[in-house]
Amino acid sequence: MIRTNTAFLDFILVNQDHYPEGSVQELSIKKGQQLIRQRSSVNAVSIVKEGIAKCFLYQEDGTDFILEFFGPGEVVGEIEMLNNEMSFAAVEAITPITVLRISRDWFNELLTNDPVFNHYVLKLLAGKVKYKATRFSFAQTHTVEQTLKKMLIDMPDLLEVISKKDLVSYLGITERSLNRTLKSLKDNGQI
Amino acid sequence: MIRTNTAFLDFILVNQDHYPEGSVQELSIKKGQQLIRQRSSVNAVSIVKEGIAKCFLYQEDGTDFILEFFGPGEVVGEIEMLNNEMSFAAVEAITPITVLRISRDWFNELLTNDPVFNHYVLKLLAGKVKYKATRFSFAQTHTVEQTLKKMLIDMPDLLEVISKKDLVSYLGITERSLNRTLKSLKDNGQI
DNA sequence: GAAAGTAAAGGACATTTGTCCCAGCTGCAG
DNA sequence: CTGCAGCTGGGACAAATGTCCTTTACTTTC
Repeated sequence: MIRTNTAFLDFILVNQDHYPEGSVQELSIKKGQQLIRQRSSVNAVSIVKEGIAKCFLYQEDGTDFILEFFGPGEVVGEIEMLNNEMSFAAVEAITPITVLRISRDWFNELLTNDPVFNHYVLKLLAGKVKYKATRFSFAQTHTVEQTLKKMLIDMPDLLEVISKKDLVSYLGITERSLNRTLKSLKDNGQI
Repeated sequence: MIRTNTAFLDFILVNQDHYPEGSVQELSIKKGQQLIRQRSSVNAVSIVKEGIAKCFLYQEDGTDFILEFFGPGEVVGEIEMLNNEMSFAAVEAITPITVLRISRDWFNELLTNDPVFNHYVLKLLAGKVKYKATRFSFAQTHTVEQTLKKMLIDMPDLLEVISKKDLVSYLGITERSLNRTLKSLKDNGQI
């Protein structure tokens, strides 16, 4: 559930030496800082090098809905760049993170002239589509208890890594429901 | 909610004359026939030319979950092609449809050597990501009544175009819930 | 046109999730 | 130590949705 793409990260790390000065910058971002704000213009693509960020939508009612947790190798901003649009989601560090920031121009340059880079971007987008499809399909047709149980099997240290508030936003439920479900799983010895 | 991509369809229609013999085939598919089966290998990318298809996942419990309705210009099979994987979803005609079927080899050829084609594919993938993100975020944080009301505003003839069964699968609810919600909207004069 | 069979709609109750609020804990100021 | 602010978990009830089954309407057949 925390997504990674180490193959792509390695590819960039290996190749960035040949990229022009300033085309790729390494940035450190503190926990809680936003890498991309919702409805802002995006002029760079960033790759998470270390740490975890959340990608989420503000809802009109004040709650957030988390689309994905991005770990090492995951890419943010590419969708806005491709569509030449304002960001439709926000991205915020939930641990201290470092990112590799590729300038708009160099991203487009690589996309056009480096077939390997281009293919990585295609695959990464396909991966995002598939991830969302399977995740939401499961969530939509299962109870919170079933979903949470599955998540805990996939990632036993979930509750140490992700705050309850973020978990609630990821599941699209209330804190009350999360607490209730957690208690019920504990009472049944499933956790 | 029925997605289309006429720019891409036009692009293919205009250019296909220059493509090699057999690289693009036009096929007619009857209502109810499957264009792609779930967990099957995919060896062509298809573009809907006319009609509507549904893209859905079978769930273990026997219910379907519809990810998208594809209208003219929408593309199926590209994700599997890019990842070189079995299909993770099924695609089935819900009206009679015609599609342009691009062979695996020619799709890869165009992707590599036609920058305009390549860019269309990138944008189309980005569009699928964004569509899923906003749709599921809304669905997850609103009631069925709110979601349905929004859909009916966006598409007043929804119920004539999409069967109740499909609507139920799209919303991830039961028929009983859909009927109840529809009745409640009618009783309140909202429909 | 009546009887029988089938599909769609809806009533009654169960389960899941949300809302509201209170009790108990923690930390800090005085 | 005392008392209060703020956070966390949970109780009680409300709303939303699912399950099961009955009723209604619509076909088909004779």
